[in-house]
Amino acid sequence: MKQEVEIMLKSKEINPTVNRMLVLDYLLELKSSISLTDLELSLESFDRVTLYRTLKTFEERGLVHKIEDGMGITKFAICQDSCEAGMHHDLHVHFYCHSCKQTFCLPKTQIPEVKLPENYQRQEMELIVKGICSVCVK
Amino acid sequence: MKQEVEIMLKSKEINPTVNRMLVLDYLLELKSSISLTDLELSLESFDRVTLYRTLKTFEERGLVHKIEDGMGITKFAICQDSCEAGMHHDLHVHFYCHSCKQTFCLPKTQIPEVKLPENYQRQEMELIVKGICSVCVK
DNA sequence: TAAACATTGCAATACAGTTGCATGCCGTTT
DNA sequence: AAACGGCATGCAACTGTATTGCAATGTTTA
Ligand SMILES: [Mn+2]
Ligand SMILES: [Mn+2]
Ligand SMILES: [Zn+2]
Ligand SMILES: [Zn+2]
Repeated sequence: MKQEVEIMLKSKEINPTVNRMLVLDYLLELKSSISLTDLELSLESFDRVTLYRTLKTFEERGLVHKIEDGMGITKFAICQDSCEAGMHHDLHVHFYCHSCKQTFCLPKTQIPEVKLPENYQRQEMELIVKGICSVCVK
Repeated sequence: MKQEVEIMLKSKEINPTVNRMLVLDYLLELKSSISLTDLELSLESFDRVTLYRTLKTFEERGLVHKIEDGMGITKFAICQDSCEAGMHHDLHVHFYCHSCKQTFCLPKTQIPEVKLPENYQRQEMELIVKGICSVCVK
């Protein structure tokens, strides 16, 4: 079990400390993304700043990606694709549920190409769809 | 000049105070959207809270729309379309410029339809494209 | 072992957003 | 005219999240 996360961290050139392994393990179990505050509530023994820096390191090394959930909250989720340090490739849609307030990665739903006005140079895109998720809809 | 903004406010059922007319006038001149903090810097004589409540009122009455700029900052821009109180219809793309940090409405660029996984119910969408704007690209 | 470096925790700060309350303004009622 | 009411405004205070500084601790290297 812990073997897996350790390998994962090393492959991203992240020093696999106990803390980092526990955080990564937690993120891997997670069905949706999570905010720093909620992570702090879930892993009570950790200091908030440690979690903050852990997530920051993970993001910089291409292990998790940051999600602006469209309601002003930043969330984090494990990268699905072949993201690298300093270069993320997650161009999938994110879904914010008004009912459970969770934000889901929809890795199979790509952001469609958009034709911009002249002289606008695209670098990244973020598409947030808001509504009711498949759990809450029932 | 002031005539126009007064009519505009009344048509949205907003009491046209001097403050509100000045704010609306400023927003109409603006080429892009603006954050509360930047608005405060531009209209120094106004209290921050007054501006906050003014923008909130404008948004509730369908005069401006809120934009999450994808970098954690909330911005505001005049509604282009036929927005109503409690019901906005701005489904256009927004563009964030990494160079000038401004966020532009692209009213002619609609958000394309997206097919969601089963049981996800869409209510709103937000598409942010990030890159270099047409002014900074030159 | 000693120096060098990395990780962590605690305190403090930065900053956007928001609320509470007192005051002032303006039109209406008595 | 005086009293009343509702709305608009300003100031202070508070919230919540993000971020930095620094000291303490742990780990690696020479
Ligand atoms: Mn994602
Ligand atoms: Mn817009
Ligand atoms: Zn839900
Ligand atoms: Zn620009």
